[in-house]
Amino acid sequence: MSSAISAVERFSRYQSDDAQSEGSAHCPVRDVLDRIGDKWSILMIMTLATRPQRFSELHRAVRGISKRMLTQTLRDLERDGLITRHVFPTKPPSVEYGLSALGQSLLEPMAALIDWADHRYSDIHDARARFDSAPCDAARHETDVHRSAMNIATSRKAATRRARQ
Amino acid sequence: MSSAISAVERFSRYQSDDAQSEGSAHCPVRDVLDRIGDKWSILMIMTLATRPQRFSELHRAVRGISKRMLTQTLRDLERDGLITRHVFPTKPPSVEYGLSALGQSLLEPMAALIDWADHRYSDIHDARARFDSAPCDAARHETDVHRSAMNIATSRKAATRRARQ
DNA sequence: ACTTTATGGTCTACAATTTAGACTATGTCT
DNA sequence: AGACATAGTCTAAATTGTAGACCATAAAGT
Repeated sequence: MSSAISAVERFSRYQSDDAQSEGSAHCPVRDVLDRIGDKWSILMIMTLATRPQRFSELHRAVRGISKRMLTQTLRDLERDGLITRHVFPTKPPSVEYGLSALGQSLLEPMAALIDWADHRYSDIHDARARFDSAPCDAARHETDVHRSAMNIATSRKAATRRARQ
Repeated sequence: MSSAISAVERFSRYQSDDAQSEGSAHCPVRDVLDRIGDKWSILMIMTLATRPQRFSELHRAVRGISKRMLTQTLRDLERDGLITRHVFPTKPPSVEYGLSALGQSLLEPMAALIDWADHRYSDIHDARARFDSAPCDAARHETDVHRSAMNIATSRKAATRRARQ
């Protein structure tokens, strides 16, 4: 736990540095997080972790991704040195993607996250159900200011769409 | 390292289960990852890790987020039981957000990721520079099929915009 | 011989998400 | 009175992402 605290402190130091300089001096942590926190990157890395795969294989494996995003995600990960790209001069040329050493090294911390997701999933699931079936804004609105429908609605839209597929 | 391997295996099992059932039976891991992997959630949790904060404080702390996204992210995290929301009936009512126990528990695995980002940042940075100044598609194109500008361009657009702020 | 299939992408049109910023209501400070 | 702060919400505009047609080539199926 002490390590968690120190990481938080380190992060918060970066954050405030960032806030002061206003410029492009940015938190390496945020920089990296922005990259791997973009919906497809983690999925991609985890998928490539089992074995190197080709473009079309990946397209089939990571369901829901468009070719465009697949291309872009792969390109970005390659740029950051997390994955490698190998072109085989077969007749319809085939391209194999795989994790680089750097990419491999990301697996360890990623595993911690996966474990957490796996262990705590039921808690999250329960919390979600509780929230959704709540007597609603009872607690939310002591002060009844202008109430309205709000089309944010806990982005259940997105959740639904995700489930629909 | 063995733990990393087992996590990868667990993930890949979920993935293939998912591929078969076609339906909405989804990988808890992906479900959770989709939530915390959405650009603002991790930032939010890390920011709240230092201390509970109010809406406007968060808006100032997490630079670049719009109020709309702030509201939505907070709502989603609350729904998932990761953060708590407390309304104080002061006259312009103030609302304080903080990490729940579940949210706290996420700090540990998150710290592993932060550490990784911190240690490997220079590697990534170097890889990026190398890639950007590369003799380009030398290795990329043995087979010179239809070449074109491609407006994906490693999404340097986004990178630039991010830096510009 | 002709059609289908597969390869790795790219491109376009459209759909979804996200941002910027105006606006709300009420109370304190100047 | 006017400015500022509180927590959001709403709208319009910009950005991002998806679906799917398309490219050239070759092998396999019929």
